[in-house]
Amino acid sequence: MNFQTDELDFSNASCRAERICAKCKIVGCPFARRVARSGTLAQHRLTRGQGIQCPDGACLRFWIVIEGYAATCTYFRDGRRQILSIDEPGTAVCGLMVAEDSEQRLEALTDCLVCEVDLTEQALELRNDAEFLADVSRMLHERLERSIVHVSMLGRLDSFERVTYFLADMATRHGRKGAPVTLSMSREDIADYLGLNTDSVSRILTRIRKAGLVRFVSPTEYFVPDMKAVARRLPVAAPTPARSMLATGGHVQ
Amino acid sequence: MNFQTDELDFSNASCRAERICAKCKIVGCPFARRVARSGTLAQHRLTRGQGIQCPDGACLRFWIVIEGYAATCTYFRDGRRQILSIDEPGTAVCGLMVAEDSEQRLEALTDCLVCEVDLTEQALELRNDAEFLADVSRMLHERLERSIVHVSMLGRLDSFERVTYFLADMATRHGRKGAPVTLSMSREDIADYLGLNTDSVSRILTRIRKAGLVRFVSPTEYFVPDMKAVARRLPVAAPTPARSMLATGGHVQ
DNA sequence: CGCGTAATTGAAGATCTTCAATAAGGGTGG
DNA sequence: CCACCCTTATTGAAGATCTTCAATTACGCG
Repeated sequence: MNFQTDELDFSNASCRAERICAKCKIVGCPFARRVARSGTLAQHRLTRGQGIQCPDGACLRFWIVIEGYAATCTYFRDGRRQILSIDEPGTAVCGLMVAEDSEQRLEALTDCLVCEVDLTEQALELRNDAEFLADVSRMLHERLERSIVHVSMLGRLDSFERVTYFLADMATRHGRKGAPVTLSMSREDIADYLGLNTDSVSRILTRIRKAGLVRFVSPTEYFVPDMKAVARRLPVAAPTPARSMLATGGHVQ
Repeated sequence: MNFQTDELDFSNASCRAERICAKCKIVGCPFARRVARSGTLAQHRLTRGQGIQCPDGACLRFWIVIEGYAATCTYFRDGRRQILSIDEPGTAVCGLMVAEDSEQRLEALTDCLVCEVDLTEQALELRNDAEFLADVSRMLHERLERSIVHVSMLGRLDSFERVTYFLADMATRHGRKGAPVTLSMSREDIADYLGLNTDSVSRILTRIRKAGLVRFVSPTEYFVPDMKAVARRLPVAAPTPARSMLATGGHVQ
């Protein structure tokens, strides 16, 4: 009855050390072994704004962000854009996730390097591969949890709360003691992530700054002097650190 | 290269016939076999508004809606509610999904009957069970896809579009030829799903009715005379039918 | 029939967006 | 190094959208 979270985790930590891909050197990449055997692997260098997407039809494809920041997003017919996730280095994106009829893609928020792993050829045998399926489950579960928080934010937080939560979230996920948090995305990207528009984001950032919740060094760098003060402004629990899919610590090159 | 979607599907359809639980008789329940072996199983009868949630700490628990309509929702400290999914009979909800610090639960939109499967005791061995992991992956993937659409709706559709999409979605998922679509939820539930408030939902329903997009027989029953006309009002693809996790067709009492 | 809940509707107010004007950087070429 | 241009960010004012509040109506159930 008294299981630790680790024990319930579907991953098998003891195997991680082996999982180093000859191509990208990410430690703990769940695809490394399969790629070595027979999966197709490609690397994309994307410049800011560039995107990649799955071809039509079913495919079993994954993208791993190696350098830079990327985002998954949907486009509507009339050009409206919604960013679904912000993906930092070490994040694996499941191509399966993409519904067949939606305009959905992985887009570079900054120049970035992305590994593409295509396991379509191995799809049948992977259905019996518990280790692989455990990795996929964990990936999907992590994404689902984040997506659920996103839904709650968009549905029930006002614009001030959304931007405040966003800044706190980025600080928690990407901040380092002593150094300012770097926003690797434009105001438009922030707006498209938060369901607002550029002008509103800008206006709210000034309000947050004037309220003393955040101190900006430049338009893309800031400190959060008092995270508890930020938490008091939010009706939800403060954001928790990302439990990244892959061990980014061992990232080489 | 030319795989059908079915082949990429992680499930193993040929096993389904066996999967009938002695308790609830749902055909194709992926948990039936494990429950028979050693999992804990409970059934909950929930009256409208009642909810169940995971106890504190890690657990591997699933809920399957047998009768009635349920919803997963989050509550904020100040009482705001956001409905994350609307779950019809045959839907499996993953207890894992619940983040530890959020007030999140499964709530009855109508009186309903819910199976609870607790596999915490089997967690360690299930990490090596490919069939189980494939089922979980499929569940998570389906939920993630729906959640992604939800994010896009809340972020980038205005209130008229949201309600219109919602009505079309419910018609596509639960409608039957010739019969009116039944909304098994209150205006407040709809509002909490769409990130609006009760009054707005009501006002917009009147606008949609006056625009001739929907014909109401009662406040909770309606026809969609022309789905294409509805689709023309939306900047996104019309909703697609649910690919339900479990075969609800064979459902006996 | 009467009561309580849920739904509808109008008017006023708050919030967010749109539009337009201005400011701030960042790079390039002289 | 500086002037110039282009992109991005900021800000104000007006307008649209959504919410709040209050009043009214409809519906279900005893």
